[in-house]
Amino acid sequence: MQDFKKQFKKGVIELTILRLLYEQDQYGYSIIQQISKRSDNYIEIKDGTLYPILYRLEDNKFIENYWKTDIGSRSKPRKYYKITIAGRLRYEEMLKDYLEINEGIKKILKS
Amino acid sequence: MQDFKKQFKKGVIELTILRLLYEQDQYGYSIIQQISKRSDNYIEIKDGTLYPILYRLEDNKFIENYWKTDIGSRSKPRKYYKITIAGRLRYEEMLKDYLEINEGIKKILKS
DNA sequence: CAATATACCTTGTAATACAAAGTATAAAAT
DNA sequence: ATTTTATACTTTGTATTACAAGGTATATTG
Repeated sequence: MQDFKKQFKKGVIELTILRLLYEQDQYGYSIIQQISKRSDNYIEIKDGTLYPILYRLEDNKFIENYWKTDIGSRSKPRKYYKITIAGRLRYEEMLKDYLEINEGIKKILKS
Repeated sequence: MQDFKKQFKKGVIELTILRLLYEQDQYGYSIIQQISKRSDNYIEIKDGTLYPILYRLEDNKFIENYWKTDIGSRSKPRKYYKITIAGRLRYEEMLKDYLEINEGIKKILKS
């Protein structure tokens, strides 16, 4: 209760994840940082929120993963995610619905 | 699954209800119609969704109800809802958070 | 070497829109 | 007149989702 943002985020986090992966492959932790950064800290998500979404998207074949050790100092590999064709379609569909709801709200809030 | 709109609506329905009651007292069924109409049918809500929200808002003292029989032909009274001072504050707070999330999403989706 | 950040994972919980049922009256259609 | 549809309100159960709160392990910084 009182945490409106938590409710307003429902659905949109998946949308933003797909969007970021649409642009380029990324590992989980990076997605969290990107969402903060690109939204000017208006949207923050927890790792306990992100990973289950990634697994769900993977189960539904919207994304797929591969381990990659980045060149440079660090030795530990990171789990990268890549969006699939189906994932791109999913993103387009979600975006359409999001924009519609958004448009509807805007109309109600102004007058 | 596949029903994105249902998720995107989370939280915003309460926001729109408070907004409509902010403008003027209304009975439940009227709110459903107003939301459809003012959003150009982009947002539709079910009666089974609306009423529980109204009861919740009432429990939290954000709105209050009174029965009123409208002048004219119909005899059956309708249950009108009125926003309270606390409800107005609630609306302002929710709106602020909604706009922030919205701004964040916008930033992520463009680039 | 201690503390913090990075990176990933899991279980349980609270919140919410809706489906699907119900009751009852008013208006419209046949 | 009678059937159908719309109005108006109510309730129970369900699916989804973000997060809290715990965990493991490595890398970096003070």
